[in-house]
Amino acid sequence: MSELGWFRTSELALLGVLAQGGAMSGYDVRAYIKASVSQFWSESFGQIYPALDRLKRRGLVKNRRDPASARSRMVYEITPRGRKTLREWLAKPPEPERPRSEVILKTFLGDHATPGVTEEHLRDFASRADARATELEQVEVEVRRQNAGSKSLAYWVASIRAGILLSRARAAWAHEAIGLIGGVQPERTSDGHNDERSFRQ
Amino acid sequence: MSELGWFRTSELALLGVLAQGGAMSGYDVRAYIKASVSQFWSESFGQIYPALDRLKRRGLVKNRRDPASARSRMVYEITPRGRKTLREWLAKPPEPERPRSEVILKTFLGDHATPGVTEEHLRDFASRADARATELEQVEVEVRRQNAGSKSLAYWVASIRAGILLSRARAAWAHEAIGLIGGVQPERTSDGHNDERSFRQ
DNA sequence: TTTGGCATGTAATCCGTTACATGATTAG
DNA sequence: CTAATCATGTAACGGATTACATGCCAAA
Repeated sequence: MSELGWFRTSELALLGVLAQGGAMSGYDVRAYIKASVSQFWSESFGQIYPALDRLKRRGLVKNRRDPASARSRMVYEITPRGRKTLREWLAKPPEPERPRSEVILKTFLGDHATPGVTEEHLRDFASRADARATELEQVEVEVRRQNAGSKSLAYWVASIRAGILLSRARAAWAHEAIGLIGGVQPERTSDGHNDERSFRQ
Repeated sequence: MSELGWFRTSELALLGVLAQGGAMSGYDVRAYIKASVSQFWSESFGQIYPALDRLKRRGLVKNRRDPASARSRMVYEITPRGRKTLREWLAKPPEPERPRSEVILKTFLGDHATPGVTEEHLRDFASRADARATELEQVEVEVRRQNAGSKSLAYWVASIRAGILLSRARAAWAHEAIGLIGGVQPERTSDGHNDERSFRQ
């Protein structure tokens, strides 16, 4: 019945963007993603154009030349079948994420670094995270104001709040980490060797 | 001078693991990563064995058969040159991360989902995040206890704290999001169409 | 007129996981 | 004896970014 298995996550995400944003060109899709969901999702042209093509061949989107534009634009629109598939995908529990974090790994390995560099990374990380959170708080206000009454507003705000809370948590962690390692003056033996293997979770 | 550019992140991460854990086989490396840094880093055998080989050919690690084992194990150890390269890498500012989050994307698109499913995903997400945080808090206690006095302890604790604070933030966000969208009863027009394009960040 | 942005697409490359193939050792 | 685990490696595949190639339209 459900042919969800035939589609990659990128394709389903594009389907969602088209459902949300209406008829769009591949170029538009890119801009839309950058402007709205870039905090937690990204797609490049190398994904978008082939994906739109596959979605079209399976009947989940249809395309037509854009008559409103002087340029030669091909706009894509989601079909009823596309909406059904999107609904099926949205009903599936999201895959658990296992992102890599270079900054946490470097903190974990801080004992092997030149003294001070880890704190420096953490300060940068904290200030960027703080700035991001503040920026997103303004976005939240704007989105609330410009979309008052929209039935999607609560979902949009919820997704923005994710960025805010996670950014604040990153900043809070970085500050805490600076405090934790601040008392330690990393020392190395002559060749910097370290034989400890006792850390286990 | 610095030949950092020749190495992939995976290879440098393995170098860090070898610096931290001492002489290890590829199999050990895998187990070590799973046991210690799996919250924020992962490597598969398909990466590990070729990576160890490349590191060896560049002189950053050396290997020997393990005489202490009845099995035919090849153990790898970081060299002074390896430590130097590791130090250089640790001094470089971590690459900014841009992880994808399926759960946030599905929340953003919640208006196009069957009523109730998004809340359900968020409840699952929150309970898993809460469980994870609680588990990591116990890990923190254990690690503190078993490694009291170790000069690496503060760095290890800092990395565990990242998992705790981020998990707590994920749970807090999910609860907040449930509240935000709880008041909304998603309604669709006859074909579920939605023409709004006004969301911009 | 020339630069920048619109617009589409492909090729190369990188990075990573999964599956497979193989075999030895050890615990039950 | 036999199942689980230790141990090493490769091949296939998937997914994503970057760079490249091309060209048109609009504004300065």
